[in-house]
Amino acid sequence: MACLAAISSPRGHAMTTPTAGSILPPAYEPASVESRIYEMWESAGHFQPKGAPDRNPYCIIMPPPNVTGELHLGHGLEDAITDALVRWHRMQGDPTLWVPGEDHAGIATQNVIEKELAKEGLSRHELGREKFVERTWMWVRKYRSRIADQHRKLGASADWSRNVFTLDPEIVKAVRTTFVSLYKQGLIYRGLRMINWCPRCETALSDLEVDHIEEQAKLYFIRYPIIGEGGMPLPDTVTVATTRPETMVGDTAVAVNPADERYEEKIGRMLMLPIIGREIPIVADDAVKPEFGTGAVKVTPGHDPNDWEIGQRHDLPVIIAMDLQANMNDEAGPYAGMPADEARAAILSDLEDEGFLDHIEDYSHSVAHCSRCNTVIQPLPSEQWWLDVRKEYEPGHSLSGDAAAAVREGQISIVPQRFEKVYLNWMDNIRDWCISRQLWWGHQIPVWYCENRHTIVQVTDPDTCPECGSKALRQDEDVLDTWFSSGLAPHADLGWPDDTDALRTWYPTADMQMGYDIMFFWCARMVMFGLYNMRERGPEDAVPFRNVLFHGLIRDANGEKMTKSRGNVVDPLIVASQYGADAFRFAILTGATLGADMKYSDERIAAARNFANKLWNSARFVLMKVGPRQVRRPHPLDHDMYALEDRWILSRLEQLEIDVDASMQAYQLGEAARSIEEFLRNEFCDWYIEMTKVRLTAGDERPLSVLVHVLDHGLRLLHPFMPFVTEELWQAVRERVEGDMASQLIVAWFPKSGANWKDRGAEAAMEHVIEVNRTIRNIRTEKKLEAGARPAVFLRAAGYAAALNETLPATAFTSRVDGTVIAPDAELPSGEYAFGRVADTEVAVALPAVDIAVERARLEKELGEASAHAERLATQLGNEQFRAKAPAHVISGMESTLAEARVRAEGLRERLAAL
RNA sequence: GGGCGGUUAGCUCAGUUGGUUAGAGCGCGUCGUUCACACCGACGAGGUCACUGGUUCGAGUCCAGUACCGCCCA
Repeated sequence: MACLAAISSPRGHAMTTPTAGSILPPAYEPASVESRIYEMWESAGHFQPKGAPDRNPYCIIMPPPNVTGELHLGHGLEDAITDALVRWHRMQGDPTLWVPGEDHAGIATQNVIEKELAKEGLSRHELGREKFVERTWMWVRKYRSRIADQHRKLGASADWSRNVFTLDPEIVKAVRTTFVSLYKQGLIYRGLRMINWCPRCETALSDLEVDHIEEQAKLYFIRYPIIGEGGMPLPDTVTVATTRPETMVGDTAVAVNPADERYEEKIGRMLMLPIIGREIPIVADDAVKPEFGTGAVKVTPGHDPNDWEIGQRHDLPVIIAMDLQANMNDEAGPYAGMPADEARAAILSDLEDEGFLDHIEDYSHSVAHCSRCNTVIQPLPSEQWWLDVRKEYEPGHSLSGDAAAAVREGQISIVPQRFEKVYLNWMDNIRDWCISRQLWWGHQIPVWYCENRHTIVQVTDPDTCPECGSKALRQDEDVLDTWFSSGLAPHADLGWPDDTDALRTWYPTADMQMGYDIMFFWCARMVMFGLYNMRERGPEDAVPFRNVLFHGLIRDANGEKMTKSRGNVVDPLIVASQYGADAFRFAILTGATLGADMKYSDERIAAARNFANKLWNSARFVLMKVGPRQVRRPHPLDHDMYALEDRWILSRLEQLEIDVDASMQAYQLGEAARSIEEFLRNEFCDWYIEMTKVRLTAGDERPLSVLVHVLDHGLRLLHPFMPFVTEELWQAVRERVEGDMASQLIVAWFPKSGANWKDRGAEAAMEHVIEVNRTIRNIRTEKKLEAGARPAVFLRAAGYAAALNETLPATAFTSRVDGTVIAPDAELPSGEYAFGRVADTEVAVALPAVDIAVERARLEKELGEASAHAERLATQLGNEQFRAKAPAHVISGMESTLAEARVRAEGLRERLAAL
């Protein structure tokens, strides 16, 4: 440590960071590093695209978090995934752009502001639309920067100079241009249809914004009297079954299945609607299931989607008996003004009193709820704006057809692939999309009406009606579904409808990434809109992105979904401040595979923090040993000058680089991160560093260049996953390497194997050495040798004698023994020994005294294992079909393993005989 | 009703063209007078890879079926 303090920068550079290169604290302290490092990257402009012009541009659009609030774990996961990809590409020299953004989130934001207002005893209606919107903007201005800061804390290397808000003027222009174009082509229309109405949010919702929840309910059986010839009710009745008796005030028919013999003769007769006294017909309709209830159902076209359809087919009147807050209205007669559930109780009681209630059964069925506020959805007929996604706007081209084809034909790849089916199944069965919302916050629909009932649909606000010149114009009050604007992100964020440089450079974007739960909301819409708006580019290049990754959801430790109401939400920023952003990112990326849900646990984050600290300390060791020197990287031409363990670790490093590259190419981020950790921990720290200690003490300087080189590459490889700690350490490491080094790790090149160090011999020999050491340590423990004891060890070696000799000092040091390598037939000095065997090496550890029985039992157990293993291999190898069909490397591998297993078994047998 | 996923060590999870004795972290047990690290190290225990059948020289991996759990769509 003292020597470290004396280090000055050999090239006279000013240190970029104060701690690196001087004394590293004994533990990694993320809090003292992260903001400084982030600031360093950002002020150097490294988040803005650069890179070689001959490389493919890499662009990814951030799923814009709702401007309503805070980042949650899902955003944290997204940042971890995207940032890893972005940094990996940037380090490879690709021109790289990550476009961040925030979503105006219509309903969610409006709800938040309304709650704020409610605290002041105000409603939005009292405030008025203009003031309400202005107030929302104030709030948005505050929270947008907050969200960006949260991303920064997680290390997201997004280009903040291009931050996009979905209500920015450029996006408004894109939204309006899209709307007008779709309208002119007849894909957007206004129509009276059955919609999902949320009485709390007071707006229409698309089918996607509705959750169907299975509920225990009742099925009410109600008798409707048949009306006789003279118009008087008869004692004869038809019994209908319903889950919503309160809607009977809006009944305009009773329907039965035409094939249902029970009702054959009653079709066409009239019924008396109880309590209300209205006469309604019995109609026959195939949609009625004879097995439901009594086979006869009441038809309420104003309050049920199926009944609406039946009503259309039979030309039934539509009675709407509820207002927009789900209270009964004047159509409900005596029940007017009551909330639905109150009306239900009152109606049931009246039916009972008057003898119309037949009986009640338990019944479970699924009930539609608003996915945002969980209020029960009211189906209502309503005039709304619709997008016809199936209609052909050009021969052979529809929004949904093209969006399905892009995936089917491979212009867009879905990762993991299994989600393709989900996407296609939805796209192939898609229905018209209700795009209007009765909200104040959002993209107001670019449609105006003049006093002479002309409709004007255009991008810019009109002054006068082009048809009649009227200046009395009124804009449609509704706003568009929030997903209408976010669905344009990949091209709109890059400047569309203008022909911008950004659009030309970055579109189609390379990758897209989101939770699978918003596949339909967002991914599907981006594909439809991208292909439509960018269609002049042709099918290959109109796609919004080439690949789309779906990640899973993060649940709590019990597998429950995290929700505010459950109170089990984990704040990623708190996690990051407790364990470090790197630990959070690493844990969350290695915790599961892409597309799979993940259970959150603090233990995992702590484990990742421990790894960061391990890395920190390995670097601390290397820097301490290197001191103020600058070392030259190991050169492949000098391969033979290096020691066995040097050649081994360099060979292993190269294999790691090959593996990481393959994993990253396949979007196996977790696998890549895990393999780096495994290498650094189990090979670099546990064996290589330990083995260098003796050599360094003895004055052998060869390990220094290897240590620095492997650490340098390890930091580079790990940087996309743990950007902060790797950058902090690298700032110190870069000063110790001769030659050109980037100023910051974030823009240093990513290691790619040149296959210069591949050394199978060294790998095999080191594996053997490691096994010999394990055997020695095992014996130490089993024989309960004292920790401080340094027993004599004799290695009777054949094939690996040279390797064992070369590493003998390291073995002596790391396994704390006095070791000697001897010939296979050499005699041991007299004394007691415990024996072990690794392939053709016999390990003899000198003991104070040996219990022969215990030793025999141990050797017999080992012999049993070895001969069973050998037998398995021999059987396999003796199989002619195996020899004929298995690949050569598998056979030769097994043959050498068999030989080793046999030698081992033979040695153990000799040992036993000697006892 | 249609579809998808999961089931591997006590817990959480890896294991992608089928190939030599199935891995990690956490937890557990024993030990730790060693100069990077106790946010540590060494050693160890712990698995009929849900079940049944099939394909194959060879199956955690492919196919069919069963059970249980979860999700999506209707």
